[in-house]
Amino acid sequence: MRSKQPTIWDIAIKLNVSISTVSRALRNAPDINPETKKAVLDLAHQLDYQPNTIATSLRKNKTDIIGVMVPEFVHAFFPSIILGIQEVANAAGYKVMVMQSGESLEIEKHNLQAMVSSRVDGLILAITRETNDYEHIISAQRKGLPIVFFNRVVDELQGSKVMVDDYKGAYIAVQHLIQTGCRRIAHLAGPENMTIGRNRLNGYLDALKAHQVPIEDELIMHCDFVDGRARACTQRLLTMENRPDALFAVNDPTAIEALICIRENGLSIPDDIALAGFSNAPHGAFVTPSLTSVVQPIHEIGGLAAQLLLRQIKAPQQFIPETHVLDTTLVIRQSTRAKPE
Amino acid sequence: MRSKQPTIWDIAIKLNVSISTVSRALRNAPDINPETKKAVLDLAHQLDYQPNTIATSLRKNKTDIIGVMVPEFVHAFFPSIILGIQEVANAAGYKVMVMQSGESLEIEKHNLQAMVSSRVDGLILAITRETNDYEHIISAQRKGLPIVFFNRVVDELQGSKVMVDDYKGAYIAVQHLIQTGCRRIAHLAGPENMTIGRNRLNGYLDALKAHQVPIEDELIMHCDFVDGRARACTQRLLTMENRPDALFAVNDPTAIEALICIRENGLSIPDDIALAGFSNAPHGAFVTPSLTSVVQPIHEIGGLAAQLLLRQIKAPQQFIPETHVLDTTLVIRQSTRAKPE
DNA sequence: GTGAAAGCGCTAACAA
DNA sequence: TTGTTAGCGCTTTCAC
Repeated sequence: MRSKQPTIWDIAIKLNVSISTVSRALRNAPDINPETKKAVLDLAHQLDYQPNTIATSLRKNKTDIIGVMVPEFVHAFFPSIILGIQEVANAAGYKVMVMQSGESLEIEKHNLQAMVSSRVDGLILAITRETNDYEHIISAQRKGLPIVFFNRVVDELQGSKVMVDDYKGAYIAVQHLIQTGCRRIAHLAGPENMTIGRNRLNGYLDALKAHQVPIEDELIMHCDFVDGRARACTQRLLTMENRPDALFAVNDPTAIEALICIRENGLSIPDDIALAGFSNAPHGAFVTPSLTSVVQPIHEIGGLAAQLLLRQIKAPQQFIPETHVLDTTLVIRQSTRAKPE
Repeated sequence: MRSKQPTIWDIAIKLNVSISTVSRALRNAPDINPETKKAVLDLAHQLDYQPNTIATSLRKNKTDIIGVMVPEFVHAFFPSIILGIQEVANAAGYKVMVMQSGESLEIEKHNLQAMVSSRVDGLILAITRETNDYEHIISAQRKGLPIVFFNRVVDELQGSKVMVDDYKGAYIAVQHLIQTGCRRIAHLAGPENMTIGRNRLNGYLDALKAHQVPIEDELIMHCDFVDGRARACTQRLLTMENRPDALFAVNDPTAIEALICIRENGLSIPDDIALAGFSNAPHGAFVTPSLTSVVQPIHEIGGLAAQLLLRQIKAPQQFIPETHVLDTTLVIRQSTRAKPE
């Protein structure tokens, strides 16, 4: 903002005191005459004085801002997490600066630079699906930027991580499909370089193995969180000569794409094809048929990530990376068949 | 970020030049020896130097950040708009700082203070449903903060505004309901202190009048964007002795609440009750039955708001507030009846 | 083409 | 209890 706003200097002049006195009054330091203080605060109020946090940040070498970067926030998943982050951060006196990478590595790099340049005190990050080179992230960490990773987590990076039990979630979802009579279960999978994609795939595979359902490679389709790809993959699955009788999708947006495709093909869910997702969103309850999905504690993820980050910011020297794995549960709705008695 | 990062000083020392030379090289000023410049840039790269934008902002009295505050971003509407804002802002070299007020006036005030203190260069704002006192906003404007309002717009505030043709949208939606045979059309309305609520209500009323459909006050329910209220209102409408045969909802989240309530009551849409919304979101296409809704150019809203703001930031003295009203159209889906031939 | 120096608004020794 | 002063990292005159 370009215009001239009142500074402590203006207050000092009018009150015939020094700027340090004003500064003390404003930050209610202990060693100040109550009357002086009152005069300062009154005048500050009257002038509608707002401290220039730019100056404070420069001086104190901290901004009290934590950055958050997510791939997108059009779906409800990341916004819900950000909500959790904001609650914890604001309560601790921090502001939150949100950016989205749009699933683009280039934008991620650019935004990260901006965050570093803005000297955010810490960052909570879910990387893009494209991110396979981590130099920009490691470089920021080398500069001393504390980073907590969540959701999209990767072994190559060090730091605190918040994730959910993807393996178990996938396992119970697929097990449920098997127990309700499905035998050819396809998987609309996520990126294999990410833990999230690998673990969900492994849960899927192990559930099949444990129940002696044969694994068929052509039933595993990598959609990788790319918009539209799930639809194409589903279409391909539906036109196979021996089409699958169930789909397990790596997340809910993927599942909803599949759902639409199945409907368009005039097939019925769950009778022709059962469908289960992995809950990124509350919207699964509203589609028809409503979506059976693995539920994760969305709000908690954000809050926990913020807590870990704040701890690291406040005591960087005694920081030890922590990985938290939150529990997942299955919510059974209409898109999967009823269990036989 | 607390740790010590390289500064122009470090570069200057190593190269045995002055900091002004380094500064010039870094901003590629014209009057500098190409060799000096190259040396500086090389070293900067090697040290992984990132300029401290805090210092630059303080010095230049501008941050190149524009703030965005919205009531919430769990529904897709505001995130989509933010996307449009970011595109335009980033292309112009601005960063975007997003905050949400959570529909709370208190948080709105607090966040606005934070934005002012952070000296954002401008603000794009959709006020909360609670905001009926505008002093905090006017005060920020008095300080010279350019603000563009959108979606939730109010007569009492001056400044550029981006809105859609709410009146027309409501009118054509209700007209469609009438033309498809509905006669008792209820309205799940928005807050009356906002243009958005008033205009949609007026469109509803005028469409009824124009088609000689009697207006019944008890069919107008004020849900005011409060979560859960649409559900309660719908329940009340459904249990009226002479229940309505159509609902026009002020926005899609409201419509979806109504849809769920109607389904729970075992009534069929659109046969028992037709339903139309006002599109805040693309999700209307996925619910069953899919939602007839007034569509607004979401992406354009954000882009336009950003353009207006940037123009005002860059030439504040010759700024004249502009109000833009974007067009709306009706998308007919399954939640309303077919037109008679 | 380069350097010296002032200053953006604030905090925090240190002195008085 | 208050004032003086240095300085956070950078840009920008003004000299040279």
